[in-house]
Amino acid sequence: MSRVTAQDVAEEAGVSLATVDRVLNKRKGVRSETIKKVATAMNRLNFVRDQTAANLARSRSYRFTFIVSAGETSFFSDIQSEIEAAKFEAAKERIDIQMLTVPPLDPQAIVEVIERLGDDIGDGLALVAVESQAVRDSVNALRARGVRVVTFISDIPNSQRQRFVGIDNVAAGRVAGSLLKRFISAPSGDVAVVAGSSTLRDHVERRMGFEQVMRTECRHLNVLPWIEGEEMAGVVEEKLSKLIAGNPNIVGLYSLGGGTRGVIGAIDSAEQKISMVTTELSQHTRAALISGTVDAVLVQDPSHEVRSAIRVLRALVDEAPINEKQERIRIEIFMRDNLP
Amino acid sequence: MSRVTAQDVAEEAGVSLATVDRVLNKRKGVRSETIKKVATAMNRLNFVRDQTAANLARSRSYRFTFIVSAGETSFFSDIQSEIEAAKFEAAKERIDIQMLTVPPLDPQAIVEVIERLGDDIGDGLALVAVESQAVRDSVNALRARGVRVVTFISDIPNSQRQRFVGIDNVAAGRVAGSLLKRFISAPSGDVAVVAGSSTLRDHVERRMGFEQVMRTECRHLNVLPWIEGEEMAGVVEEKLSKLIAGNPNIVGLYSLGGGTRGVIGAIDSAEQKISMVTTELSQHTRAALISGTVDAVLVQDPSHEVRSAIRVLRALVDEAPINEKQERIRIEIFMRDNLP
DNA sequence: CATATTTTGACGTACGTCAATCATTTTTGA
DNA sequence: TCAAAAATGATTGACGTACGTCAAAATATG
Repeated sequence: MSRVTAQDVAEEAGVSLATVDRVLNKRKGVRSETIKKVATAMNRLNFVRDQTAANLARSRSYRFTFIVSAGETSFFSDIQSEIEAAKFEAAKERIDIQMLTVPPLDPQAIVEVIERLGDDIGDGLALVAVESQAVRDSVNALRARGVRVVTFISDIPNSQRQRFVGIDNVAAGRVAGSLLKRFISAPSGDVAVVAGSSTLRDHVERRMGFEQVMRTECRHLNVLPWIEGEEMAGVVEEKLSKLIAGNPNIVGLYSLGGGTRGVIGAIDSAEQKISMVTTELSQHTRAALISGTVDAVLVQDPSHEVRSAIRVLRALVDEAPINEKQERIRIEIFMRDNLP
Repeated sequence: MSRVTAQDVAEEAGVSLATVDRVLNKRKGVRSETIKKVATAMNRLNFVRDQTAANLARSRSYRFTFIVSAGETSFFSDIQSEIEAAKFEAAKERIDIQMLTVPPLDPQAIVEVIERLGDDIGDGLALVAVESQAVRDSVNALRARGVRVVTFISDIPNSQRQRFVGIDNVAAGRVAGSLLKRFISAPSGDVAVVAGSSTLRDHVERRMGFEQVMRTECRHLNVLPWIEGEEMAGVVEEKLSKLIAGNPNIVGLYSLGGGTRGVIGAIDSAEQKISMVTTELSQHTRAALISGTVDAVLVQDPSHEVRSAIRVLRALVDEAPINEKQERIRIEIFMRDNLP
């Protein structure tokens, strides 16, 4: 029971190997009647084209670029080390990956990096996007040049990017909301929200989801205007400490990304009991989860996201189908009891 | 900037291609000094052996068997369709998969299937295990014959199986416990637990985790003896209805697997408000989540588990390293707000 | 120093598909 | 019906590694 080869199909269909190959690779010069003959033969024999052999013969190789924020956030340093790790795995399959970092929240820097790269960007780009017309234009220009583009972690929906690799951020916000709703036992009070920047769509969307829940299901809670920390723990801690000091009514807090270390610092030195949901699993959030400062952490798996981005880019180049189930990035909820 | 081949390494090291090949495949007959020379040459040139070409040359193919329960549970029918789906993907990489189903909770049936298969079981087996000495012996016998074995969904730790592919069930139980703790607003009351069978280790472990939390953190709640439904919705519904009718104190329920449909039926017709955490995402739990009957559902992704089992078996055959991050099966928590 | 043993080289074939070339057959249209 | 065009066959050489054989060289052993 050895494998069925293209040669077997040719014999079964009563045509030559060359013709089967033409059909297989959708090259022209084959009558539709013959195509049909070959197709039925393939079905009859249950032929599955050998990807490994095909790739080898094509000697196709891929070159992908990752552009990620170089923030002080532990999340992005995780992302970076995951990309580094994925490099080795990818190399075995002829995928060459380069990673470039840009200052966080700086659309201009992204545009410049893309321009500087020129054709060196390769076949595809995975980009941690920042909401900005310049970036959008840049992405569209790349697409026009035939480069495949996926946004990564943070999306730019109204651009030509072919796919977004990341979690459903609105859903993440909603989950945070309904968890916090359960965690807060006080009959009423204020809820603080800490975010990185309003130019990061993932943050905006989480905020959106969070507010949806708060507005519809938590009339007893009052959501305060968000604190923008620009991804810097120091800034966050300062602003938040001030807010808490001036507001004894705060009973809950949602830290939706960036500077969580600062959030924890501020909360730890606060008087009142504040229920808390945060993002990113770092040593700080982990410790805070165990100590009880933080009640739940909503996480996206950087390792999965990096692998997914690579697989998706590759599928786009090959014009192959994407396995939706495999590429669905999950919102993971960590509580004290299921820390990995 | 073309790829570095083994030939290039040979030239760089000043040896022949044959020698490089011997080093590459760890064949004997090479002085350690020469091995070192080749190794440094590989580093210098940054040589990565081409997996596709290697697999092709080896023309290695794999044959794996899945043995899964044929229960009426929607979870296992999901598993089965995922295995079917994975078949096609796997075939492209020369992996031939066969799936066999056995009646649920029947260790003898598993043993018989394994014996009947004989060598036809192939290179590896993924088995939804049932706690039983006979099954354990059977697994050990397979291992002795050189068959790779992973347990799947439900483990048998004290056997020779090489790995368990599934979630951390104790953690899942703990998460269920701490969620339920938050969901129950009553100052005290009873908590019911519904499970499939005490011969399923995953169920036992979840129960264990759940009780850990209940005992240590919820002194105000009293956990009732579990209801064993043998994976049948009808049985569950009947037993549970009776329990609820006779006990108006029930404020919470953890359905940890098997017959969730029956659980929902019983709860829907109950008088009191019962907070509820269940397992498996089926149309029933989904609807119950939306309607508010169920507060949270803890899920394992069958699609991921099937792919993972295949990758792990393959890595075991190849004696290749396993990517732990990729193979970590997550406990997913679904609430009304993040239903996929 | 001769012989045995180990190490290395040289070479060829295989894996299944891709892709190109050139020859030949079939189809099409005027 | 004949030439032009289209379709198909036949063949061949990649692609990069695996793996076997045989011979030659280097090294060890007595």
